Amino acid sequence: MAMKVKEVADLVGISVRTLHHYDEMGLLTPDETTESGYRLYSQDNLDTLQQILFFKELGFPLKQIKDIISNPSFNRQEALELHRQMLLDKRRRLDQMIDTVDATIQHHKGEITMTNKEKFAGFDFSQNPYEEEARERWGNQKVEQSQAKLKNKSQEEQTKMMNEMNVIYTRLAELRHGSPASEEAQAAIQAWYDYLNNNFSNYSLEVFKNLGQMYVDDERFTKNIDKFGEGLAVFMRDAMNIFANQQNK
Amino acid sequence: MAMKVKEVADLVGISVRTLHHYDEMGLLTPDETTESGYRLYSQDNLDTLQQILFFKELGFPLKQIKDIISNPSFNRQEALELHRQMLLDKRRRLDQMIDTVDATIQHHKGEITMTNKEKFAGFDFSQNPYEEEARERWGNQKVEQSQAKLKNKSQEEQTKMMNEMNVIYTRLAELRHGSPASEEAQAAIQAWYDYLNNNFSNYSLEVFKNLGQMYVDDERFTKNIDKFGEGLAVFMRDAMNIFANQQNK
DNA sequence: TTTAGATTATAACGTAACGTGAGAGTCAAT
DNA sequence: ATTGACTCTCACGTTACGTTATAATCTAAA
Repeated sequence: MAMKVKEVADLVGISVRTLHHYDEMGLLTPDETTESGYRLYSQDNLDTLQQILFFKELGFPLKQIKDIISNPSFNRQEALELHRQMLLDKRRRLDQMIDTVDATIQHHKGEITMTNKEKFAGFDFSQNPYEEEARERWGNQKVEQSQAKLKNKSQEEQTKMMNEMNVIYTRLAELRHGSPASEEAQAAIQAWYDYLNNNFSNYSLEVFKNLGQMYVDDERFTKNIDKFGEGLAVFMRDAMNIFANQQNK
Repeated sequence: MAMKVKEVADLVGISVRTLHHYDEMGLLTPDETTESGYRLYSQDNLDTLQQILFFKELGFPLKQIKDIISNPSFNRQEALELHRQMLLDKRRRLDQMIDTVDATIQHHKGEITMTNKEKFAGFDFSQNPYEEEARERWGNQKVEQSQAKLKNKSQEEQTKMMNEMNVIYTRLAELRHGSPASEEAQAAIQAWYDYLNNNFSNYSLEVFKNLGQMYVDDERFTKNIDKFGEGLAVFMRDAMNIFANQQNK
């Protein structure tokens, strides 16, 4: 059932170069390769490709797609439902554009009047109109949202989580005078990443990196984190940064 | 009623840079500029911009859009109708994609089976799915089509056209030992361009250039043209090439 | 009337997602 | 054994802007 590049390309209607490109950038690496170096795509690879193409159709940049689908908490079913939503959205916009064309045709014949604003209804050239919808699900969730989620948990769960958190913070505080790139530090940061994804289930690598920066930029974070040790926030940001970049390769 | 860049940008939802870019490449040059160099867009400019955005939405490359709308025979009304067609087409494809998502969701739940081909129904990543439809209208019409059009005309019209044609060919033959870039040659080629657009009403600059190349590549042309003077085909190709490039700037 | 803030200009380098060869190795069929 | 269709890896080209950087212009408030 393993397929070679051109077979896949022909099946889905993209170019061989595109598959090469996706492989290069680590977005879609074939499960197997022959000993002569030929790429062999599995059924699973095909399913992933389908997901990628849905995201692409909706205008997501490849990098972001990679982040989303490589996130440990990524859920295919959930993604498909959202794709559905967004495609319906897109159709609504398309309908609007069709209305705009119709109106413009009439306007052109002098049958109706039209404001300039109306002439551009339906167009949407923000780089990605669905970004916001997607953000809510996969990206950039901010402090408030995470805290809100925290509040939804039972008291019992909360203390359990706080304990886990404290363990990781303490471990990181011990290491904070060493290098943030060291194996121990990276292992601890890995634990931190897993912890976040397990409990909030929404952290892509990109968001994780931003989060690290926030630890330094946002006083509320810095203060709380540095309770475990002076300079921990900065150390964590650096370690998280390194971690995210490592994983990205 | 003249608007400055940011006003236009905000109105239609694109960036200022985009307008700059369109100006740079000659796709949309503002009707006026203040003495300090500020761009001032007229109502007409806005309408053109709307057309441009329709083409863009449908995936046309900017260069081609430029060719299409700068063609002397370009007809706004006709373009709008075609836009409508293509947007409806696009919606059909979108509906198909929505079906595909729905099916995939069910498939994922194990409720139905699905072939790989079905999983990619509705996607269309050919650089421009509407190219063909548009070609028929504005681009790349080939010899046969032009000749077919010729046959649709009355006998009277045909002889009239042949006469015009002969005048231009004869003039060009006189000039063919000089430079194809000379003022006289370019004036004659201009006449040729106008002649074609008046009688066949479908020659963009790009097509015009290709047509010139065809005069040399296709024996049927070369022979007929060179009846007016040895080497005329090559001379015309060069002159047409220069003409198209001049106009493009 | 100066002065800050918003907007404009040009210039020029950066980026994303491939396209397009070039040169060389693989593979199945004649 | 040879062709023709694929495959691989560079590596540079392209499109449609994004993104500074630097300098002028304009507008309203102090």
